[in-house]
Amino acid sequence: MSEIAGTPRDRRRRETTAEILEAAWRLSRRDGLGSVSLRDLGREVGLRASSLYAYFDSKAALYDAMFRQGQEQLAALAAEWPRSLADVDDPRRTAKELAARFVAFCTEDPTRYQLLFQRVIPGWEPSPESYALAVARVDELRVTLASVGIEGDEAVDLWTALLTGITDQQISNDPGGDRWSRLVPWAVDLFFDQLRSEP
Amino acid sequence: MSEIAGTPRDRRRRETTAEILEAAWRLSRRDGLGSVSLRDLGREVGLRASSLYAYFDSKAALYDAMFRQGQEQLAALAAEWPRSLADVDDPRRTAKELAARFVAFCTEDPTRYQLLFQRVIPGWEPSPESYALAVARVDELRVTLASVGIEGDEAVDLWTALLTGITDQQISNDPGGDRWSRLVPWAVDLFFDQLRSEP
DNA sequence: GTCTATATCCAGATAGAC
DNA sequence: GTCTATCTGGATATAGAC
Repeated sequence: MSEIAGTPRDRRRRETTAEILEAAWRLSRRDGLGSVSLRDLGREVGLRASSLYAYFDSKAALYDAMFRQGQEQLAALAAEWPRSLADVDDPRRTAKELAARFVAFCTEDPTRYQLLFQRVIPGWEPSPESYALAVARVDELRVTLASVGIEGDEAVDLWTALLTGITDQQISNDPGGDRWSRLVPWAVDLFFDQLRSEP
Repeated sequence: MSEIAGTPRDRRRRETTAEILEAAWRLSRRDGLGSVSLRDLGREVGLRASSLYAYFDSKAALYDAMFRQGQEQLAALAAEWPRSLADVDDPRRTAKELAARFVAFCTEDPTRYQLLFQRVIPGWEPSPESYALAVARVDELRVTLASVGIEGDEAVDLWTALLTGITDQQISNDPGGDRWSRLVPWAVDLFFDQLRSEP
């Protein structure tokens, strides 16, 4: 729990674990999530594949740690946002910013997006504890949308569908571009005009 | 080109090819697209893996044939639809039906959806000729939307994002259910109300 | 904790006999 | 067209020495 504590040995261990995770992300971005081998991963950090088992029980455990890390990055981003839009100057404008940042978070690292939001690794899915982090994000979103009068599970679901749909198209059909991501403000307008009565 | 022509030998060859493709779909649905091995695939049709090379040049060619088949299935579905909504009784209602059928097409076979609309197989993408089939679908959609006054590439892009987003959430977070797919009529309303001036 | 060595199993692809 | 045999290379994981 404490982030600075521990013996020097603990410290070293955490450092190596972090290095392995970084390398795993690097290789995943280069070759695809499913194509990372423990041999390559070991080589990347100066270890033999078998030595990685001192840090992760299995490859599935490695994926789970990556998933958790990605969720924590999203949580860190979300922590910077206002939870309620009721008391901001321009709720609609702020909503557009939040939406744009979420889509940017997803498209700036398609590999991370795939791990967090799609099931592309055969036979793997996040552990219940890790998946709970994702559920917490949706709960936050519900509160935020409700603060501007957009209520109900269905509205939340449509919102997520809209943003992940834009992300998905962007990644699959115009990687690196903005053909879909630039539609975000428009999509938010559409959503607000329809679901909210405002001045 | 001719579908019935050919010597008996040709006929047999086409039959076997079709059997292999069927088996490939079956195994993909069972184990995931990326997990199909030529060994298993051969066993499924009573052949050795090496014999499959008499029908497909490589595994990538097999994926390409599957992709083409999926696109043709979608094209066959689209061929039943009215190209223009200008002269149907209730354009909005018809649009809802088309959208619902598209989402149903995608969710009823998530594996096919992944192959057609996502890039989940490391190192593989459809050949240009096969991808052209997908582009043709979008062109059709452009015409259809234009027929009800919804014009512009951006509207087409947002439409596809909306429907694939709904599909994606449905597949990833509520497989077999309808938590997202039931939102289709609502999404179409949202779209029409905003982008179209109608009586 | 890291190594070597190994177990076990799998992949895609090709050569050449029949 | 199909087979056997094989190539070449890969995977995850474990045992046991140091």
